Amino acid sequence: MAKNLVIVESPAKAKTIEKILGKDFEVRSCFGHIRDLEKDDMGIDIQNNFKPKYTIPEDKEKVVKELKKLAKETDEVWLATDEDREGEAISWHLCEVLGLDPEVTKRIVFHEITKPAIEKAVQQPRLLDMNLVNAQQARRILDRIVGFELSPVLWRKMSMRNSLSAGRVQSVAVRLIVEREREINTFNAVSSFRVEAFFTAKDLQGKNITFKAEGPTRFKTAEDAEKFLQQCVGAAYSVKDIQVKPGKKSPAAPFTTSTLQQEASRKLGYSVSKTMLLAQKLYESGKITYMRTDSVNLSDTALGDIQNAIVTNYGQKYHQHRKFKNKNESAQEAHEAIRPTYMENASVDDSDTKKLYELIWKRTIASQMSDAELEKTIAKIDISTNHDELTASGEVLKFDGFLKVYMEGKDDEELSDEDEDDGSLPPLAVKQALDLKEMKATERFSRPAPRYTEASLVKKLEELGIGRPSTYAPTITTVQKRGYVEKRDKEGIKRDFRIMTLKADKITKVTDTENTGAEKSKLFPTDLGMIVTDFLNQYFGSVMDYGFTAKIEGEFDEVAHGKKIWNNMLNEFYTPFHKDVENTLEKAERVKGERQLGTDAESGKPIVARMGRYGPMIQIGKAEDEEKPKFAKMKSTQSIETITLEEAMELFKLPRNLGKFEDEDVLVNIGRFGPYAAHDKKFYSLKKEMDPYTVELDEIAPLIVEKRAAKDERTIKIFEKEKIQILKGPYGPYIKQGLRNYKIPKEKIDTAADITLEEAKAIIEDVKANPPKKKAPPRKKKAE
DNA sequence: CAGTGAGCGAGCTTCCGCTTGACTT
Repeated sequence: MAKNLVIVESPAKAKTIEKILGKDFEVRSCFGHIRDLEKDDMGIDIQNNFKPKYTIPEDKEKVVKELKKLAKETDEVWLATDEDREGEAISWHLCEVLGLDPEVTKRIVFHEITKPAIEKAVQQPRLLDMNLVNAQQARRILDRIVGFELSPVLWRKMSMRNSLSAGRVQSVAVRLIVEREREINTFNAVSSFRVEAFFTAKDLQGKNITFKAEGPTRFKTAEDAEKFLQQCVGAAYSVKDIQVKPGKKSPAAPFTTSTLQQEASRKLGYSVSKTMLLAQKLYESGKITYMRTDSVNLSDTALGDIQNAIVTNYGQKYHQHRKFKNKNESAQEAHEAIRPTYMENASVDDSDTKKLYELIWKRTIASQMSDAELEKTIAKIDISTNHDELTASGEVLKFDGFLKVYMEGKDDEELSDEDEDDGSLPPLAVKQALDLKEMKATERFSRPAPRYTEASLVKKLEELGIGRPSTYAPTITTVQKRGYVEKRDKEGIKRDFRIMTLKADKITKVTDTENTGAEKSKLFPTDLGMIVTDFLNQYFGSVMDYGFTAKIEGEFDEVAHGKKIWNNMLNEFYTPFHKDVENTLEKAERVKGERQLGTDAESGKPIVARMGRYGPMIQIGKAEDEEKPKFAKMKSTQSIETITLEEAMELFKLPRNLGKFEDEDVLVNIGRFGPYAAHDKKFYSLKKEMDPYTVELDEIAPLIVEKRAAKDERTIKIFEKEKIQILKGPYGPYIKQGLRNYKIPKEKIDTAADITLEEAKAIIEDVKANPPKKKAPPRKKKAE
């Protein structure tokens, strides 16, 4: 046994460090936090000054046991968890659990995993910083209180289903999406006319080329735009003035978790969870540095490495040393920026991770490369018939610099229709006469802010200081899993726009159509998300405030710096918060999310859109009416807030009876799992392209035949009377009786077709007597 | 996997942040 035990958080890190430290040191990982608050009674003794009650989660018992054993056997334990609030707390929990004295136990930190950095760290151990630990405890306890007091309020006050949740991070994430959706719904597009003139002039080779010049202003009406074109009839054009300005572009900082997620989304179309999964693979195989970081810092060794790679690949003049600063210098910088471990590897062999790795490599290289140098030319063009002038601008790249390797992508949010690339202009001289090919006034509409993508939501959350690199991806998953938010596409709608063209002194007018409002893989709030957000906003405005996290982070910092006592800080938060909880439980009405749509023309009964137990629906008539109300489930793309009376009435065309197939009626409807056809007491899901409102009988019949065939295909054997089936599943053959499945013992898997009734019964009895061990998380205490 | 939508009440759910490994009914 080695004399020293070093504990770090990540096992991949442990391996590398052990090699560096040599045989006197054994390096182990604790896999993140090893203790958490108990679930019962929130795990907090609020009366007793918020005293936390910690427990070791089941899936950490093994690690803790192992570390305890090793700690006993070694002379000295070194705590080398990350240098941030959470890392400090992990070290403290290790002290508590391993029986180490925090007054003497050595605490070390390193910012890069290199021999000199680690050896230096070992020479400069410090002690635990209890202020920092207390700041973490305050953070943990506050989050538990918010989550475990707000969620039950929702269970009581929402008339929809259960397992709703609320929390400091997730509820604000949903709020962002809800508010963006409403902005879009209430947005009024305003049109204006943009004038573009196309001229020809000779280039250096004497060839005629066409370039574009912008009109003096955007015209608010078609009349104004036409008047302008009218004034240009018979005009002569000449260059009035030329300005040449140098410009430059600089590369973006190397990747953090959030910028990596954004770029992988923009350039590779990856979801944030896919990006993180692939990054994890690259990290574990030693290809990149740690992937959960908010630091843009690069270590000195990395900087040398990058410089080498740039000089070798592109030459000295492409290198420029840069130091990037983090925006919020509150410094939870436990790690470096995300970069390749070895810059000499410009790619990896693995096909899954190849694209992501190359993106990281390019971004890292570019971040230490020279600026791109531009030359921007602006030419003003005189119109002989009026006082206005046109502007032509062109941009020429003089030196490509970092653009040789990498250009950061843009979100829709940052794009505008003026954003088209400036091309190059032909050489022009002042007073030079120009030939007008044509001039166009095109109608353009203002656009609302675009819906969030997963990645642009992460960007926004990061700007607000909400969430951490390790939680961005899980948060996005949670709000979708809870049914507050959906990721989907939206079809655009056709819109007419007008174009007026001046050509050969004649004006012509045409109307064209464009597609507008189409979205791909965007986040939409559900009705549930909107209703829950409105409720939380109404009763818990302070927690839902976009500045809430920033405010309490400031207080956590004060605790960390010893300027505030953590219990007092929590008490200041809790007293008014808990009052709001009690007040809401007592006074708030149960929320139904009802919206009146009008009255039914036939019966005169009221029509409402509202949340039912199973989701949004339309109801005609009231529950207390003599005749039962009629119900129709809304489509997943519709929303209570925006559905029209016409759209609502359309829904009552289901269920449709399509007629008889094999003497039985075929009914089409939409159920819990989407559109289906029912026939002879069996159900058949409609194919994606089938519309339940228009689908015909002859499209359904093959569906029925197909499903029967698939079932025969899966069946190996049936014992009719006992209701025992031997079936083929994705993991091989298994036995099914009633609704339960039973695993076939290994030795019989290959001869599953030969299993007799007696053998099958024996297997079932055996499995029932020795139920397979359940894995730790789904520990349901359901009585069988 | 399924066709529901009243009201009651049992029994259940839930947070954020740190880390990976499960291994199929």
